[in-house]
Amino acid sequence: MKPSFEDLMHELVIRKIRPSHQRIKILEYLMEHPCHPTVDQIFNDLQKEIPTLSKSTVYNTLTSFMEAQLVRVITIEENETRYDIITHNHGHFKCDSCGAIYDFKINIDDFTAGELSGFQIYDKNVYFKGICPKCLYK
Amino acid sequence: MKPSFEDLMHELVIRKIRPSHQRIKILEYLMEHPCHPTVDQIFNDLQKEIPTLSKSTVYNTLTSFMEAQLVRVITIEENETRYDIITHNHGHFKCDSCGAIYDFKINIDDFTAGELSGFQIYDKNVYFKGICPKCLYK
DNA sequence: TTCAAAATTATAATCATTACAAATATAAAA
DNA sequence: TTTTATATTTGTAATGATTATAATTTTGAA
Ligand SMILES: [Mn+2]
Ligand SMILES: [Mn+2]
Ligand SMILES: [Zn+2]
Ligand SMILES: [Zn+2]
Repeated sequence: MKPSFEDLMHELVIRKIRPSHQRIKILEYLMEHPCHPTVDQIFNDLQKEIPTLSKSTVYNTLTSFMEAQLVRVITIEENETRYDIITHNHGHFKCDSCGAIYDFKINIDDFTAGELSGFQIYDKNVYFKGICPKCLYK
Repeated sequence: MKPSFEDLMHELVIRKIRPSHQRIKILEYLMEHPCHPTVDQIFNDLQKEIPTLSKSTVYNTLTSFMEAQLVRVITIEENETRYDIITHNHGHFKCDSCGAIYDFKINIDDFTAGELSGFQIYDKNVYFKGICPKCLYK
């Protein structure tokens, strides 16, 4: 469901990010589009609402959101960076045919390899590639 | 141990890749450097042996190796593509401090999420990020 | 209202990758 | 061996995503 303006404000304020108009709109966009959009998708869609929006602002905002751990970067494909508002651990499946990225639940914490006992781990990622059902049965 | 010239030739021939001088040298480099080198590392190091080598050839060769499933691409960081001659499934740990990428064993096949029952999966990737022991205790 | 700091914008710079055409090497045919 | 067609390599230009920079605008406190 659509997050309220106050929810968005609060989310930024508690992370010490000044809630400018652009930042609120970008956060709102990410929450309404948990489908892992690219910078271009965010920019093109929001430009309809904010005609003066600059792509620099989208980049700047996403960087500050990342530093505040408000979004995660997904780099499955080289030269196709995507952003995910869902920050808790989950896996991704990318369809090579339609390009869609699906979420799936996965217990990544069970995977703590013994070989990495001396390592400090603060980020775990899992992604699969293949063909999604929509593309398979079409 | 160093693969023989015949081993390298054979590896290419069985995959229907014509064993040119450059291709053999690039394959040899990948086998002797399983540390996930970048295009630049491969190019700079091999240029000492082959002064006429072109970066285009490195790109072309890596692409044909990928299509023949002789190497795997590793895209942990955006704008830092790395290549792995070890193609069987294993996990990667990238140290944010020194940049090194470590291999670790992981049973990725155990992770077949039920949500993905209708999906055709042909590639599974796991990578962690953090700080390696060398950097931690220094 | 004034003013300094922060954010946004437009533009240029950077850099990895890809595209392309010319030069070279390879291997089969004559 | 020489000829010839094809594949590969090379150098250079084009592309495209991201970053850097400086000017403009917005914000919020004094
Ligand atoms: Mn996701
Ligand atoms: Mn590896
Ligand atoms: Zn699909
Ligand atoms: Zn390290």
